[in-house]
Amino acid sequence: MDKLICPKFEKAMGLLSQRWTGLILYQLLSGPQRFCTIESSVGVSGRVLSERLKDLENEGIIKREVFPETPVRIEYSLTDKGLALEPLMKELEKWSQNWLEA
Amino acid sequence: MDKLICPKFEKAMGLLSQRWTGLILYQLLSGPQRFCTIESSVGVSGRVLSERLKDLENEGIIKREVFPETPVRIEYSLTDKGLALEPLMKELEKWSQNWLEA
DNA sequence: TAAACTTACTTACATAATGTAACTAACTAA
DNA sequence: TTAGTTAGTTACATTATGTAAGTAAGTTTA
Repeated sequence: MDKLICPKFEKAMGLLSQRWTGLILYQLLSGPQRFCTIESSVGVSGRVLSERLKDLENEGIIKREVFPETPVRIEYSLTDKGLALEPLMKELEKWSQNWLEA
Repeated sequence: MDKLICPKFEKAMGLLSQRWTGLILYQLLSGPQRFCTIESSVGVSGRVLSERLKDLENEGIIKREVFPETPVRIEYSLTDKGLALEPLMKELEKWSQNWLEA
């Protein structure tokens, strides 16, 4: 009777169910951003943000680029795989506007 | 510089970011179901399932109905608010099919 | 020259969330 | 009377997260 749910779907939901991951990806939809920007706009601690960014990079959903300026600039951005989440995010925007109160 | 994200969107993402919540709702898209069915198909423990169902009921996303049969049957089903998540779930299905490996 | 500043982290520790397994309530069947 | 059912709850161990301080590499300031 177990496991009727598609493993790929389960994995996808598992990714988004990690606390902060969804908001981090949503934030990156508006363009490449650096660590401290994500940290303050999303409201996630550096400790967890660091963990999430590594996971997302390992999943191929975001990429990390180093610009050796002064001080060093490191930008995180969505890969094609990450950008492909946009329609889903738009649906969540719609749902939240239609069904949630402020 | 903080908090550029819409509070409604944040709340919606907060709901789906609770572990198991997304899968529970996805499972209920296929129709009303009882506690033990959700428990085994989703793979969540009774302890957490109980907690999630209460939260979702409080949010008006699911409803709980008691049928005084023998033994008692209790069914959980989506409200209109819950059903409205279907397009989002379809997008996640698509994404997972297109971008994830088994 | 040394103290202070910047970003991008990491570490240590406390608290909160989840997993596991046993237990309860209400009722029926054997 | 004993056992079985569903729908939970409880106690306790483990894991995840929050908080705050610390680190590394480099630059600017005093």
